[in-house]
Amino acid sequence: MAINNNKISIKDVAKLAGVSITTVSRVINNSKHPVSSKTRVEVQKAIKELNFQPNRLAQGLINNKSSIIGVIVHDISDTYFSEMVKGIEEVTFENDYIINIYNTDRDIHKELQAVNMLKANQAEAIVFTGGHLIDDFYDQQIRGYIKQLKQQGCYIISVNPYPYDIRDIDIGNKLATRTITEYLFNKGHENIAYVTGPAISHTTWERFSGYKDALKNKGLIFREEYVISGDFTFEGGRKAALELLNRISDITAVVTANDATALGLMWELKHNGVNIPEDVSVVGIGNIPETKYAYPPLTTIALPLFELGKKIGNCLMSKLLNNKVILEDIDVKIGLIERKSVKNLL
Amino acid sequence: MAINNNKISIKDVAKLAGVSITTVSRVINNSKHPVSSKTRVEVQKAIKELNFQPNRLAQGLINNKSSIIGVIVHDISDTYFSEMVKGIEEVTFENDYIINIYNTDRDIHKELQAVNMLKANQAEAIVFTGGHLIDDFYDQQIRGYIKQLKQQGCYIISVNPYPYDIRDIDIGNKLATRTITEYLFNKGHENIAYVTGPAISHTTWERFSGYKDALKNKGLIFREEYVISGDFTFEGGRKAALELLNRISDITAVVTANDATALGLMWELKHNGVNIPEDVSVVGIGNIPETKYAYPPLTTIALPLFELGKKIGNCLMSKLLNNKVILEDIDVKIGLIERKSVKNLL
DNA sequence: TTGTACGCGTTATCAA
DNA sequence: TTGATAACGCGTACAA
Repeated sequence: MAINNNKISIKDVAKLAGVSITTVSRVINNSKHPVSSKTRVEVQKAIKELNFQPNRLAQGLINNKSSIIGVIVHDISDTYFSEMVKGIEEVTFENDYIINIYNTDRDIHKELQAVNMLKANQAEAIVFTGGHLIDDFYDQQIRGYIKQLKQQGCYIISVNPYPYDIRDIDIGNKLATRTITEYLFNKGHENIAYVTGPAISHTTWERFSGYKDALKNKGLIFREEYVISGDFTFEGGRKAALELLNRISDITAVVTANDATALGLMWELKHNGVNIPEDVSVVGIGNIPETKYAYPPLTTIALPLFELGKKIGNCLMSKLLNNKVILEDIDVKIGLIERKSVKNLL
Repeated sequence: MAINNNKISIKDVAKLAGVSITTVSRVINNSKHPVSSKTRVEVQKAIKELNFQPNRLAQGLINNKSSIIGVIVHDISDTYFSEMVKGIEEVTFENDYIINIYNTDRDIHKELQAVNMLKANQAEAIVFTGGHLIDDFYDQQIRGYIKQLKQQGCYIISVNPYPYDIRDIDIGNKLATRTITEYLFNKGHENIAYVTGPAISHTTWERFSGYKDALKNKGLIFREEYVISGDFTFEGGRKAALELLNRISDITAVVTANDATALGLMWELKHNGVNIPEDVSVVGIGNIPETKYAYPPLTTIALPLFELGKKIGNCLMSKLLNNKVILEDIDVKIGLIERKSVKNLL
């Protein structure tokens, strides 16, 4: 019979088993402190009968562990993020951690408030899956938070560039765009347009610079008029396509900042009568599942999102469980996925 | 100066402000208990200086509120779920609640364990976004959990059929498939195949029965050989397409259990030289974003996922914040989205 | 208007 | 081998 009429606590178990709460605590936690097998059995019986589970809030309070891992994503509907989240969840789940998701839409205030909540909730770790946001106010605020968070013992990991003193995983943004641009060179393309991401995202600029680097290395001049702005979304890709229509005569290929953009671009282009890759070649970054089944299937750079998520999870657990920081383990291998959206000009 | 060298507690604030922790607590919680404006200012100054935030674990322990809302999804990479999650998060975030996600892949053990963790973590509410799983063991276990959870004061909401004594939102599965099937009748189709979802999901059978009902009402006989099994995924749709190829001569249209299936089906069909809708018509359920840009754009039933998510969020907040159960508010309006994947036979 | 003391459910320290 | 008791950080009845 429960003392409290709704929640079963350690007291109820102790009472039922006829022992002290200390003893109950010992069997719960498999303590090294000896407990006679007879009492142990007695306690276990009581636990089973009452369906008792220790209140993790209380455990967290005394152990200074919340079991909360904050995961900040820019857009959970973008497979880029959901695949990563899936990977993280898969491993943290095994270790009884709580994944606390925040969907920020790259809004600096929401992102900031999310971090603030995570701080109040004593998050043991935070993962910034979407990279840094470029904004002075954000920058200043986030620095303060990170300092306080670290002081609290919170472990912070970021994917994509995050220019603070935290564990930052280089997902190879720059390399990705450079690689795919060079691939286009090898297929004989030289007049290559680029569709960017949103200006507020640091990732946007990293990827953009990879494209420019490739141009430079090849001795080609960078043309401002070949740059069209996007926002990492399918809709953004469509809009970019409309702008591209005017310049289609000069351009033979277009590199997009991410797959969603490429998909939207191709869709709108097609609906305007331009054929891919016959009239213009298109490539993306990410290799999200949809790219495989696009029309035509998209040539892109594979970013192993799900695996990355798992690696982040492992990295988190290693730190949180054993206080060991894994550094070498996270090495993101990007790869070129050659499909049907590029025409060979040679 | 902090007493504890890493975490700032209410004690630190009290000390700095030269008052008792009670007073600090009062200003934090905007208590009705009077506090002189002078001390209030003093305390606020100290709070600001120390960047103090109350530890929500401790608050939760004493208030018996964890601020945790568990959200169980079958596949976070399926837009069907991520859109809903986005909606839920948007409203719960405003009220300082924590969204705790579990991705179960419809695995009964994972689903069960997720519920178990949520129980230990004193979740204030749980949302089953993916509907009931059909399995005797699962069924028996989940009933026990639900009972205990309710005893703990946990509020439970389910989307799609959930045959337990909890708040269940009828998303109109049966109506959806019936409606779309009748739409096909109106376009002159009578030999209509059906691609199911995974057998373990209750949703699968609800949707299936809508198709059968439509047939019955129309006076058409149900043919077992027109049924192909799928699993709610793109890949499952592709496999179904392969099976469909043999029977394509008799069939003029196919209803699929969800959009992902329809998309996969169309893709594979196309790659096997069958044109949609010229050779066969295809329809889906869900109206996930991708359907709009498929080739051809998919005719489907709109399930307002994001809005549903927000409604669930509001429902949750109403109950958790004011202990009011909103019943009428959640009324999911499905709608036929007519696009290009159906041929008019009349 | 302010502060003391207790309790939330748990674990750790110490004594028995 | 077992059990009081303090402590984690906070809110609140009660006292002052």
